Amino acid sequence: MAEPLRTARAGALGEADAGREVRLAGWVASIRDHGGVLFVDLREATGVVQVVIDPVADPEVTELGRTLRDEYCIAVSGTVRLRPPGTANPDLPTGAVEVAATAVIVLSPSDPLPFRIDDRADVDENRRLEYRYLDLRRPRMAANLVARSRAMGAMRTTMLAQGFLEVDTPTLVKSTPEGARDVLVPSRLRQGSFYALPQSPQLFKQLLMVGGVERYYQIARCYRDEDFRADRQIEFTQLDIEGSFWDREGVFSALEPVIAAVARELRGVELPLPFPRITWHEAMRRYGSDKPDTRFGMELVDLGPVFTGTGFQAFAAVLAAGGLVAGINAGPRETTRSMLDGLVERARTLGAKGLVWAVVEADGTLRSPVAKHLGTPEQEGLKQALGAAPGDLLLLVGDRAKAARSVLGALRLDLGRPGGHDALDFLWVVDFPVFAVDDDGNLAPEHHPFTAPYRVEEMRNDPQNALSRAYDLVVNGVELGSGSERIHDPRVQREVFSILGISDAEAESRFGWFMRALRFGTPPHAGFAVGLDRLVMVLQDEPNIREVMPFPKTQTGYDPMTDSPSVVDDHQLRELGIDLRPEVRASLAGEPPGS
RNA sequence: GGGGGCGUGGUGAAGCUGGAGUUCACGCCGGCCUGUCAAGCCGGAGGUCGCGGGUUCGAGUCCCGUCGCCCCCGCCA
Repeated sequence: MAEPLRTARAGALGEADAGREVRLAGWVASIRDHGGVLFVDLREATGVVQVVIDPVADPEVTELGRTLRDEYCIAVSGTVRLRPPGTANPDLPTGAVEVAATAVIVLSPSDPLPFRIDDRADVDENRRLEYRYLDLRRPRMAANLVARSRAMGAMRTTMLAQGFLEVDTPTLVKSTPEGARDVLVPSRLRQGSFYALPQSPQLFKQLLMVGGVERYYQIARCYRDEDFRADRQIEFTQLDIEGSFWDREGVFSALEPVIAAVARELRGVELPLPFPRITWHEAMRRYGSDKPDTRFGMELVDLGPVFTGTGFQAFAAVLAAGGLVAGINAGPRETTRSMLDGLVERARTLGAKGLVWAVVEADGTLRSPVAKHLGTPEQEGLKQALGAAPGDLLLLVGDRAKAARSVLGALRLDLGRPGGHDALDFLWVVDFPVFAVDDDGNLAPEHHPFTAPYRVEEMRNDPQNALSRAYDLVVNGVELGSGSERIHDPRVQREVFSILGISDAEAESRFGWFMRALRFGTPPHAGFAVGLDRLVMVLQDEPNIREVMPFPKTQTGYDPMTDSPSVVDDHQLRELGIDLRPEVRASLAGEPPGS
C-alpha cells in the first residue's frame, strides 16, 4: 500500500539495508541529547530503530531535533548505515544499524505523558483505562493486541479450512429472562418494549441449522449483565460454532484443531490431541470443582472408610447424616499458628463449618487439634489414605458432600495452584447433571433449556441424577466455554420445558417462534462457544481478561476514558417513553461518582 | 448484598510508636555535555496525603463514614 510518509519500516531494518535512503514515520520513544550528536529512538508498530542527528552534518535538522519530546509523532528521512564499531546494541533487533537523518518533520506533537510508555512501572489501572490509547502503545498491551488478532486469525483460518460458514447474527434480540441478566435496549418505535443484547447467539445458530447451514461459526460479541470478575466483563467475545448431524464427537473433533492452532500461533507449542476427558462427577469427586486445574495433584480423598465408627463426634455426626468426610494432602510445608488459623478462617468463609488440620511429625505422629479424639488405627488409616509422609500438612473437612468438596477444592487451589500458565492442561468435562442443587435444596437447571438430556424420562422421574449431553472445555482451571447436543425434536423440547417448570403457555409466548422452527425438519445438531478473552488471557499468561481487551470497563461497568455509562437528555428518554424513578433522579442529583 | 486489600507532587514507591508536606526513583522545566541506547552530570518547579467528620495541643499516621479501583463470596441457565 502507498505510504507517502515512509518507504521502510523501522523494525525491519538490518545490515542488508546499509546504504539505503529511507523515509520512516513513527513515535519518539526516547531522546538522548549529547549536546552535540542527538539520538532518537523511533518506534512504530514493527519495532524501534535508532535515528542519529549530527550537528556537523546538518545544523538545521539538529535545531529541530532539540525541540522533539517523547511520543511526538514524526517523519524522518535519512540513510541507513552500519553503526560505528563498538556502538552496536545487541539488545535491539535493529541494533546493528542506525539512520542518519537528513530531514525530520513533526507530524504531531505530544503533551507530556500521564505515565511512561515502557512497561517498567505498574501504573494504576484506572489511569491506564483513562488513557487507554497510550496504554495500547506500551509493549504489554501492544503484544496482547497482536496475540488477540492472531488468535482470531487462527480461528478463522481453521474454521474455513474445515468448511465452516461465517454467519453474523443480530445484536438486538428478544429478551429471555432465564439465565444471566439481560442488557436491555429500549425501543423508540415501540415504546415500552425492549430488545436485549444477546447473551450468546444460541437460538439463532440453532435456526441456522434448521436453515441448512450445517457448519456455522462466528466470532460473536456477547453480553451478560452480571457482576464483574477478573475473567468476566459485561461484554465479551466468543468463538461460537454449531454443526448439523453432529454429536459431541463432532464438536470435539472440530474444535480441538482450532484450539491447537491458536496455541501454536500464540505459544509455538503443539498441544497433544485429543484433549483428555473427565466426567463432571469424577471432576467433583477428585478435584471438588467442575473446572479442575489438573496441572497438579493434591486430589480429594474420601475418608469415610477411615472414620467409620470414629469417636470424633463432629465427623461421626457428619457421616451419620449421610455427609462426606474428605481431605487433601497439601504436602510438606512450613506451618505457623497464624497460617493454620488463616486456613481455618478461609474454610469458614468458603462455607465450611470447620477445618481440621493435621501435621505429620518426624516420628509419624499427628499434630492436630483433634489428635486426642483419633485412635491409632484412625491416624494410621488417615496417613495411608492421603499418602502422608513426615512434614506433610493434611486438611480435612466434614460436611454435606457438596459443601465439603467445594471447600476442599478451593483450598486445593489456594495451596497448590501454579502462579502462571506455563503449562497448558486442556480437558473436556463431560456429562454434566441436568440440575444443580442449590443451597436451599432446590433444583435449578445447570444449562439452557435447549440442552438435550440423555433420557427425558430420567430427567422427569429422577431429576437429581439425570445427566445432560452438555460439556465444558477447561484449561488450567479456567472455564473456557461450554456446549451441548441440542434438542431437535419439538415434542422433546416441549417436554423439557414442562419439566423445567415452564408452562405450555409460557413456552409459547417466549419461545413459540423457535418451537415452530423445530417442526420443519430440524437436523440433529450440537455446538460450542469458546471464550476468546479467556483463551487469550491464559495463553498470554495474563491475570485478567482486561489485559487482553482493547477497551474494557472497570468492576462497576465504568469506562474512565469516555465517562460511560452516562446520564442522557430528558428528551431522549421522552422519545423512548421512559421516566426515571424518583429515587433514581434523587441519587443523580447528589454527588456524581468518580469525583 | 457480603468479606478483604489499596488510595501520598504527572507516574511508581517509602513514610515505624501521632510532632513542620519529609524522602527515593522516573517524568517535567532550565543548564552542561559529540556515540548514547532506561544516556550522564548540575539546578529548579510541582502535593487539599481520595473526600467528609471525629479524637488530640497537634493527624498522611488513630477512629467513624463515604467515594473510587482491585481480588473473592453471592450472582454468571
